[in-house]
Amino acid sequence: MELTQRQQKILAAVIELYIATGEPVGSKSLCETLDFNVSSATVRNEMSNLSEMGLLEQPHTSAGRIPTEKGYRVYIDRLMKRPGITGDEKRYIDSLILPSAYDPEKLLDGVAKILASMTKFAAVSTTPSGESAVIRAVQLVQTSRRTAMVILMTSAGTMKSRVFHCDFDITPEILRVFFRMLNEKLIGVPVSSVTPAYIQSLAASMGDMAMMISSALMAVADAAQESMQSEVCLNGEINLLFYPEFGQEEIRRIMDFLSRPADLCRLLSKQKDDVRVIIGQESRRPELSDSSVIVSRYNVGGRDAGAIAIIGPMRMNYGRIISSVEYLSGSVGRMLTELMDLE
Amino acid sequence: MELTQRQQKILAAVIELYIATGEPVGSKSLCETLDFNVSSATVRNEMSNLSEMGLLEQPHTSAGRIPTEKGYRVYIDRLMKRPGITGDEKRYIDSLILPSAYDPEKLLDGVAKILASMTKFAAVSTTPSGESAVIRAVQLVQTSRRTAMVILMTSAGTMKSRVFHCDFDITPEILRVFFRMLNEKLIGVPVSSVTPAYIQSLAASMGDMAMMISSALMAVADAAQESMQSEVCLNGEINLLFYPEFGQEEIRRIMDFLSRPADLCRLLSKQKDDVRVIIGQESRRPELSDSSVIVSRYNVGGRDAGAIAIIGPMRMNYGRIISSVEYLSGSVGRMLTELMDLE
DNA sequence: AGTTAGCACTCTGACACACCGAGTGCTAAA
DNA sequence: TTTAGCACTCGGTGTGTCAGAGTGCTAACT
Repeated sequence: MELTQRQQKILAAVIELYIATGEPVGSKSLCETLDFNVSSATVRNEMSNLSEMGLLEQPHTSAGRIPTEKGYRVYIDRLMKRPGITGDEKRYIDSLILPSAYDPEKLLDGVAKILASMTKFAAVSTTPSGESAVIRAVQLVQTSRRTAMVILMTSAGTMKSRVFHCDFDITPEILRVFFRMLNEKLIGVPVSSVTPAYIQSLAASMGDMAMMISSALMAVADAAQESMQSEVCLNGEINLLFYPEFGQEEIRRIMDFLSRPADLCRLLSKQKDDVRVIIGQESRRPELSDSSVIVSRYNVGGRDAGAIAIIGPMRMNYGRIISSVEYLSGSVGRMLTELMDLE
Repeated sequence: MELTQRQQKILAAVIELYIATGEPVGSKSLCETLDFNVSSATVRNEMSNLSEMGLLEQPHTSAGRIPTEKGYRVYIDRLMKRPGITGDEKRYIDSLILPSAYDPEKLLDGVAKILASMTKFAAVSTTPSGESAVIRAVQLVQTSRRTAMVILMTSAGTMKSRVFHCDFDITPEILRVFFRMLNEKLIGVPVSSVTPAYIQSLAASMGDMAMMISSALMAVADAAQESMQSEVCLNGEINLLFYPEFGQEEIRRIMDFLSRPADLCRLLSKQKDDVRVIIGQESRRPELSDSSVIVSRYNVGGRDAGAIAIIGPMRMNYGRIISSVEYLSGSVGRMLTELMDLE
């Protein structure tokens, strides 16, 4: 697809004006914003050409033009200028993240909050997947006469706990034995291999001890399973209620989609690039056919770990939002790497 | 306010018909549902009386009647029949709660989910306040060469953790010393008294050890503060989008209110009774002037601990919902009591 | 005195209709 | 190739009409 210099300028101007006002852009009003002097008729001809190329469309015959998905795509890929994020903004963002930088889940939840309040869209983040993590430590704490808590720490920096119940009174000695046993058998083991089957075989290898410790082992398996799943943090869904382009019906569909962590996670995990924009139907999700998603994967210790994203109407200031998402993505990665001492 | 037998029946019938259909109730259609034979004119007269008493109102002059807040109040307090929850329902609910009954936060979050899906309204729950809890155990786990995690367990059954960083390499011996010290000084101490000031004085009493351990102590203080706050779990906000009585504007106001945990928590903590219905303006919250809240406090170990609630349009099936909330509230209390071994 | 039938009145919501204005596409001239 | 001019299209708004549902009131009835 060939676009003359002028066509590029006009396409960009239409999109930027439409993003700013939300109204279909007519030839006359566009003329005034252009930095070269042509008549509205000329602009009309060019707009007509752009329509034929599928970059612009008209909501109805005698209305101004609005960008198509393809139009946005061209704009984002080739025409848009991306304002870098300022030092002040960076400092502001950092000051907001820092307080929650002591735990992966809290951190990602905080990031989603910040992103939502900065962009006024809905924000999503996923915690690092613990799939490839190994068990770093197992702790035991007695919580009552016959119950105790097992705490599992992984190399992904997560900590999961489970309470388990015994049929006998737990003494410090028993707990010590349990502790030694669990640590001996489990430290360094990948969480992904701590399956019920694995626990079975472990129990079998313990002889008569197995009976006593079985509930603790089950608790460990449970915690290990949980530590593998990446958590999805959602924030700022309310923001979407304020965009007139979303009617009752769209809002419901989007909200419904957002409330399904599995689908959300799938959408974000498919992405490979550093920061990607998914416009409308490109997501192949009917619920998002009126929305755009800006997603960025982040790395921890040099490896792909999770994603942060925003979801909003197609009509958004892509340049600004992309910069924010990109910067936050980098920050998250750095902070998590530091938190886990992997640098 | 005196209500004749017939007025009571008519008021109840109007409210029940309105709840069922959502349409203002006219005299003629009401006549057909009444179990005694009177003409529509008679019903009209009685409805007129009920309007004068402020129990019914008309959206406009020539429309049917809808209940006022006062009308709902009278209905709920004196006229409504409350269907008990069936054994099947109980079993169903229990089977859903059980899987998350190992941790207070998970449990309450699960309860909110269940309540939202059962009632199709927005559901809120608060975790037990840890204000009066004492420290039950402190654990330390090394997470990297110079960082470790402190885990605080309280008598309220919660577990909070913080990572802290030292300026020196952490050895198992140092960790052991820290561990003995922290447990010696902190077990049995109320979390509410673990303030920065308290930590200061504790550090002072430790002499030259204080320097080394100070970051660990700060982490403990942090975790203690966090364990005091009760978490607010929110679920099913999306459900509210499906009630035609909520327009864009109302939805926004309600969602905005729901997104402020502090306000939400305040609303729920003011309640004293077992289960209470707050109709519209009774909440003294403009955001909720079109909604009803059904809230029930729950007890743990015989003491008031937290609340669960639903928020929906005024037009709801109060009897059914109250029963559900009441049952869940009891279940939560029982499970938490058991979880914390306080029975 | 309470109840009922009848009737005039009120108000909403749906529909049709006309009109305005913004914007277009086309044509012919520059 | 660009521009001015013009006829045309279409959505949105405002007005008028009409049917339907429901009321309040009055007078008759039990």
